[in-house]
Amino acid sequence: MPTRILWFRRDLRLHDHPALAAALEPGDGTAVVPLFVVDPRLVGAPRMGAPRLSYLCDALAALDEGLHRRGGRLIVRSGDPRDVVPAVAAETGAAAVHWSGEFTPYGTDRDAAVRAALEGAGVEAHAHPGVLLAEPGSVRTAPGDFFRVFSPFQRAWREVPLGEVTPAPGRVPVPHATPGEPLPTPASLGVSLDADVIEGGEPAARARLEEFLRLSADAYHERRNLLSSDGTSRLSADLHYGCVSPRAVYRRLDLRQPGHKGFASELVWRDFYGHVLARWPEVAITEFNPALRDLPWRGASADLDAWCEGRTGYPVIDAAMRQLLGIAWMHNRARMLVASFLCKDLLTDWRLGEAHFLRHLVDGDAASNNGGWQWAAGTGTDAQPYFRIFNPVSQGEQFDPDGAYVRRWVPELRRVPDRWIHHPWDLPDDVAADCGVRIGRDYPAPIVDHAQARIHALAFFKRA
DNA sequence: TGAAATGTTGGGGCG
DNA sequence: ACGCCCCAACATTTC
Repeated sequence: MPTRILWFRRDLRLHDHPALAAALEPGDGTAVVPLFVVDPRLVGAPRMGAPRLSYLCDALAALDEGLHRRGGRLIVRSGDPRDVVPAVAAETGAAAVHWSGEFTPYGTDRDAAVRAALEGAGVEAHAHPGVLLAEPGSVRTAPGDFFRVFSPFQRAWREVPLGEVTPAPGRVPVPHATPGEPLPTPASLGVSLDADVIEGGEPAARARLEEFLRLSADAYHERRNLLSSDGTSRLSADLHYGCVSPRAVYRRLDLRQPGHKGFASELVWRDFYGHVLARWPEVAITEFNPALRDLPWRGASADLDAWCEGRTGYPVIDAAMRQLLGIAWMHNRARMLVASFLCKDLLTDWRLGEAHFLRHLVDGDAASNNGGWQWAAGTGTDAQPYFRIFNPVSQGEQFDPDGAYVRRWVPELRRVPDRWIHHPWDLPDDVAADCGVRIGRDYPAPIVDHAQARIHALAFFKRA
């Protein structure tokens, strides 16, 4: 009986899984070893955080349960995949290892090394699509390079065939008792969770997709920017860990509906930044735009600490940063606002914000996170121009008009009337006394004056 | 997926 | 009736 390994990584699902389907070909006679490798270099990385590990543990448990119902189980091993994957192949006599292609710098290097080790031992290695809608490299300009601008990328993206969604396999038979470790838990991985993180795993992800389609997708284009409403999909972590396939999401959309179309466009952004990181892996470390590589960004500072902890004195910024710590997720509009504030108002290195996000977000994704930060900093592909600077007061008034978002996450401002909720420093003394907010005592004074900061930022970038 | 500064227009108040 | 001013509303330019 031929044996193959399905090496799970960021594709922790059973449905619409091209690599799994390929490993199970041609059908009944094939046994598959479903393997997950707990890689200490990823788990222990400074940019890894408890929220993502919590989601990962949920997802592995759910995957194991799904496999169990299909006659198999998930084999968990700890160690460097370069050693572990070939070792499991040797133990099980596997003829081939299948996985879903990865495109981050670390993942690309790791996969090349694993492939070399396997092939050196006479084991086939096969990478399959499934992490993105369009594989990196499948969307190109007429001359054949990758796109640097989103709109033409999206136009060309539409021409790439997606294929149809495939069902989960009925059975995934494991060949024989393959030794594995217990499923990891946050505790076993050495982290403790402070945030209230969503439940991870394929069933939870699929339930969230259904809820989004039922409740929010139709009005997505109108409500996705409202900070306090459930207008977004909340599928970011599910997509990051592959608990739902992007294709299975995309195929459920009715692109004639403006809401669905708007959401589809966000999935294309995800593909865009995947392409960018695959083509220019250096963006993970340095600015995409070479002309902006030597800006004198500020490093660690008391201002950075205030930003991280949500006490900048700007209500919408503080609400967003506290939302991040509270539920390990932040509204996308809020991400843009706080990123603009860190880069433009505080002139702080975008890499510090990027790292903070990766550590605290349940959906922290190397490609999308980096793309978003370089966009905000104005250093990336298709980035916003340096003079585009968000005003935290007017953005707050625009996207949190009744202050519900601020009041949810900055409870000390709960009693501030709508009129001042986004600029409480203007509270008249008598009103301030009424609602129990004395600036500098109950809520911080703004750490910078936005109008001044804006002028500084313009000068900062103009010099470059 | 900006915001502020500057320019233009047109209605209304008023002498 | 007319000219003048003010200014809100909108458009354009600039960063």
